[in-house]
Amino acid sequence: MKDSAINESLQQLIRAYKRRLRAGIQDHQIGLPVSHIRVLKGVYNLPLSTARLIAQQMILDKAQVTRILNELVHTGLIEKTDNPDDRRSQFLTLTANGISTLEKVSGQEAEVARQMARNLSNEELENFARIASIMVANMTEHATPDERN
Amino acid sequence: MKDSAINESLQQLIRAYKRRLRAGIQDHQIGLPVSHIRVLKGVYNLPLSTARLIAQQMILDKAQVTRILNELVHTGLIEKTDNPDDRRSQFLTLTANGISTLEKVSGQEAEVARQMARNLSNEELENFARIASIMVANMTEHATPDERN
DNA sequence: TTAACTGGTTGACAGTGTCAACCTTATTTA
DNA sequence: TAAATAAGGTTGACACTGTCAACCAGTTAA
Repeated sequence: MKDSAINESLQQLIRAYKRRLRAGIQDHQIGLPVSHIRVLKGVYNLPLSTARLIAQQMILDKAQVTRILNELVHTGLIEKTDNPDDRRSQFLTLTANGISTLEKVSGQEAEVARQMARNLSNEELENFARIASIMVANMTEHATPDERN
Repeated sequence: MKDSAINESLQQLIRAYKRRLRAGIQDHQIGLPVSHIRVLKGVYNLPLSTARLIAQQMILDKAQVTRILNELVHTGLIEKTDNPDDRRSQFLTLTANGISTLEKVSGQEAEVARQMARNLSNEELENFARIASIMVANMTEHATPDERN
């Protein structure tokens, strides 16, 4: 397979996907940018998460995470509680509001997934996800361990 | 396959890929942002291209294309020549400099592709590209035809 | 010849990614 | 234990990307 072809496919896919995702978010009146949603999911998935864990897990810049978290607190979707073991950091938890927002988000992402999956068998989708994760691993492998996260 | 899983895979892949691409561009001293490179490729691929065609082909906002093209002209990578049939638009062509830049870019993208393709068979890569293009089609299908391009 | 349309330009703004400097608290080590 | 170092988080700054709306000049249709 020609090297450039995979780049092309991927770039097209990226653009189409991002476009679709944003449109869906708008349709569903979820008033949050994608990155905020990602962080919200991070908080949900990591029990007793701290900003550092989120940043590390999602490979996001810690500066970005700080800002997003603060906005999420401000919007009332998450809460910070003291971490007794380390006064520099705080634990993050979803508020009821945050949970219900996340439910809306899941619904919308599922829609995107369904649309994206049309004409594709389950096997193909699994294959796709598997290959994608190998690619991610390939690209992450030699990345310099990012101190900023 | 769970709907959310495909979203997750994709989002991870997107971030890893973009990261890798940018790093490569820096390593190779190609002093251009990704979008400029994409447009440069567009000019190369579309003979007698105009800004409109580029925007349409790559599904880019025409405002964005205008700006990128002007910078590329300014940097001496492309040239505009009059379109005798329509004085509003101009034909775009690569300069020698533009061509050599594009060659560097191809080299770098090929590197990314090779790294990304490690541990994957040719068949898997083709499968991936095929599935990706189906997904793109699925998502593009019902997009409102964007008048801005 | 108006009226409507089209190619391109410009201004404005939200969102994303990244770096560096910094403050405070924790940990190491001399 | 006091000083040095490291870690979690915050802030400021800036480049890049995507999108919308208003606009100008040239083209096409009524």
